[in-house]
Amino acid sequence: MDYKNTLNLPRTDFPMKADLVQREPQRLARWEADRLYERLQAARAGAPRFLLHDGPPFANGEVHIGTALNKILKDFILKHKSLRGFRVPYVPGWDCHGLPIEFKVTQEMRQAGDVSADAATIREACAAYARKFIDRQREQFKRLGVLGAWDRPYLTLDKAYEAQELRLFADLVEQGFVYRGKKPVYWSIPCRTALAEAEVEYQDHTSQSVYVKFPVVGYENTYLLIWTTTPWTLPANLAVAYNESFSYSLVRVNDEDYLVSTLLLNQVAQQCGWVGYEIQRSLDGGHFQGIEYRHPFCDRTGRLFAADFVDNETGTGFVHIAPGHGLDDYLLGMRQGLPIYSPVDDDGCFTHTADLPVEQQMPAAMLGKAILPRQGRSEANEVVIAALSGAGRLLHQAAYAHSYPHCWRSKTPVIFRAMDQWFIQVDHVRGEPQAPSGKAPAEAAGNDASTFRAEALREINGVTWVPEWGKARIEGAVSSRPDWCISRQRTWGVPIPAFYDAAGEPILDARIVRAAADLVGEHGTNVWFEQTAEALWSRLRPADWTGPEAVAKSQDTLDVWIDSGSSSRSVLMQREELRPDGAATNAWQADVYLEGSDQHRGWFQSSLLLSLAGNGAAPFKTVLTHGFMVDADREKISKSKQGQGGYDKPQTADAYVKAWGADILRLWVASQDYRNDIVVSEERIKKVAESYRLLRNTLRYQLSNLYDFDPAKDAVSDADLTGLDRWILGEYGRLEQDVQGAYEAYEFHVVYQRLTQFAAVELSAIYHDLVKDRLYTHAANSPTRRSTQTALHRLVSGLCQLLGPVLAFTSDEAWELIPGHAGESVHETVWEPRGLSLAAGEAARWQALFQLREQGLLELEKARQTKLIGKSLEAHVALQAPAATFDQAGGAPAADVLREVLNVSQLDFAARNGDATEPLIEVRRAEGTKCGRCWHWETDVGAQAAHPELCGRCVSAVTATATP
RNA sequence: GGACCUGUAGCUCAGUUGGUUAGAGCAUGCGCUUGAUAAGCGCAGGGUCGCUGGUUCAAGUCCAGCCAGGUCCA
Repeated sequence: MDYKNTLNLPRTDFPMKADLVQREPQRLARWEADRLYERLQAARAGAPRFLLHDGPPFANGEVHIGTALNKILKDFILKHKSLRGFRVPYVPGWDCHGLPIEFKVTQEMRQAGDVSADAATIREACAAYARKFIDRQREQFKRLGVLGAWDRPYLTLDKAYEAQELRLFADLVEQGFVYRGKKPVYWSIPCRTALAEAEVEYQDHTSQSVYVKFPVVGYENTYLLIWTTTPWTLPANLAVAYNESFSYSLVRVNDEDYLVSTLLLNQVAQQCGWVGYEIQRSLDGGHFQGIEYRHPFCDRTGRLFAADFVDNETGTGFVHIAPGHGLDDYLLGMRQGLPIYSPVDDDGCFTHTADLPVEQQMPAAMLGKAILPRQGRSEANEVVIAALSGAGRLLHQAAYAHSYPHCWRSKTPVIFRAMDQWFIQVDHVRGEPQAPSGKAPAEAAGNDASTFRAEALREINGVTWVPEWGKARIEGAVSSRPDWCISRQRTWGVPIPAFYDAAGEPILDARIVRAAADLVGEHGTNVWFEQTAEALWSRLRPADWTGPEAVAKSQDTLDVWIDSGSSSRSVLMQREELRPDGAATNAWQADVYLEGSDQHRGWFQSSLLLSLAGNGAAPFKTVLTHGFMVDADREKISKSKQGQGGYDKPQTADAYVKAWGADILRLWVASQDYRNDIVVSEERIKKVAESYRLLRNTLRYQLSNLYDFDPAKDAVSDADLTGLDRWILGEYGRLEQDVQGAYEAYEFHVVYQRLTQFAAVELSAIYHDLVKDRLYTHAANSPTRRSTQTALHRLVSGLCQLLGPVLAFTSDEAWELIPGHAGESVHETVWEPRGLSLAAGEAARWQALFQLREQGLLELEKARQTKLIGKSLEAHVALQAPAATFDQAGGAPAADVLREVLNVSQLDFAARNGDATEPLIEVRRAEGTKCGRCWHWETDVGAQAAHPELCGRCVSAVTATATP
């Protein structure tokens, strides 16, 4: 007779094959149809709020795998906090303005033959372009399983957003943070625009380097030697810097005396091909104070100044200073009261300016010469070098290869050029009047505790930075940042609502900005571009205005970092659902910001500065950062490598989702310590997919043994659980503590390690393997089986919740198949502890039992290798333990537990005589016959005539379950 | 070029204030099972802890330099 159908064999609708790519979208559709996110928000209406504020990705292109990593990490936090009972609103955002979109759009328009589009038209096209990609990205983000207010995201192009951004800007204007100044900025000649630092990339470039002789006034035949890689900046030279701490030498070469840093002398001599020079004398930095020199080809003199930035690595120890063409130069120029002289026009050609008398400026022959190299030749460099050479001031010239900033769009070398821009003064002292236009802030304010910079540094201390070194990163960014150049000569952005009077003087007034904000709130920022200056001025001019009348409007837009950096004002303080529960000060702050570590200098900084200046506090309590995606060779994923066939697939989130499914991708994100680099490789994901199968099978095993279990009726109390069930629940209790701790610490890789190892070892290799016998062969309603089912029910429920934040789809799929959980999503549940805390004695007993098991398994393995047995049930184990172990394990009654735990048919357990410390284990073939039902070897098989193939235990089980 | 970060078995991670033969899971190999079966169990192999010096009775763990990679900045 076949007794197989008298067994309680597992059955479940939870398939072994996940088929994530096919089935995840179905679940997603259901979440959406059920309005899961909204339902969850409503259900937690009264719960304490946990707020993670989304950093807006740029609305351009497909979602990159790195962007997916960021969103998934955020979702881990959101889902976990929700599981802990918080109200967790999530409003995703997009950064919509900026050059990449404008560039793309104008390029497309040009290709379509449209070259005459006005600003408003271009902007409409940019907005449409951004919205198109927002829709694409939204679908891709949702597909990852990220739950949020996807139908009501925040967009930096929304007029409500822009209006709040301008109101924040008005606050800064009102407090005197904003000034118009002339300052060197990166300038792209082909694009005719100033560039943000982020828009500059360093590339190899060959410059013309020159050693130039500057005659020292009052010393015949004596020259300072300077070295520069940008000869075209020499017409703007107004000073020379030296380092006070260096030692200098006066060197005679061919009847001329040169001043050079002593440490660089050899290098210079070699470069300039000096043979047989003589050191006349040594000088220290102090000798140069007040010394003057003649400009090599302009009719003026300059002075020497000490400066720390002069280094002893390259050059001559003297640095040519052009305050209009370099940041260090600019700062030195400001300190010494030099003009910020930049004799270059918007096209990158030499010109005279009003800063110096014409006769002191460059020879007329130089005017109009272009700096931008064409076929490797820069007219401006050539004309300068020719002038130097003609005047006998050129000592040496050589090509010099180095890394040089380039415009990221035109890929041409950028120049540093002083021009009028709007700035936010970082060293501003609150309450002091607005810095007058055209004047830069007083220098050396950096050490003053009353400055905004100092305030920001203090605020940084009040924020939790994870990892800790993030704090040093942002401190470095804030303490070293120059004033924030916030104006851009671009079209696709939020306009700076400034005007100019008839004299060309700027008008920037908080009241006007606020009025503009109201106008923008109503019509969007296009209104600024559509209406004439006259119309705007009449509309925005304050009623009691006594200042000059405007004749022109500003054409500048705000730096896009102002856009995204304003989100604390435009989103956190505006959105109804983000509002905090209490009325505490700063209750609008987000609990967490989480972005890549490059954002210390980017969004974290811009958000901090703007929020602190405008709202009085940092917008975040905790800032988490993650590393970057690298490929299997631990090198960063690059687009050029993609182009050269370096990767099989495009590095988009979608490519990975389509190949593996979102849950594999999510598990892969969880598997690695995101604070370091994240390795993206086929191999890695395959390993993660293996782990996924392990976890899935773990859940499947548990579900499949609960098909006849009703927790309301069949659950067993803690005290009545069998020892083995109590043991696994004890282990599980430790697991849930560890996992919850790891979630709280945002250490998802610990969550992953702990859960996979628990599933592999405690469950699959031990517990699940051992309880099969009782689950399958004991009577369906027997206390042992119900006890184990109780444990399984607790385990599978707990595991689904612990896995929920990571395996968003799979845990939900399993959850609804758990008896008693139908109709709800795991994501709307609140986690509760389900483990047991075993008393010390009980825990120690199990430790002893498992120690004996380990040793027993070794002996069984030996027996298997000698072909004495095949499966363990063919064995009889005679086990003698040292007396102490014997007692610890529970004495003779432990034999039954040990038999089960070793999964053998028969086991004798006795104390070993003497003072031996090791157990004595003997394995032999089990006595009796194999029972046709439970496969145990028993001596009572056939004792019951009605069931000749069965052991006694199975006869009772069969009789008990004889009902159809 | 500068600042910061990272570098432990094929992969992902642990390695407490420096202290016995460096651990885990996965993967691999070899067995067992065939009542979780495109599953499950057992056993085994696998690491000069990036490299080189130094401090120490003792270093993956402390110090210095170097190499490789990353982020930011020039």
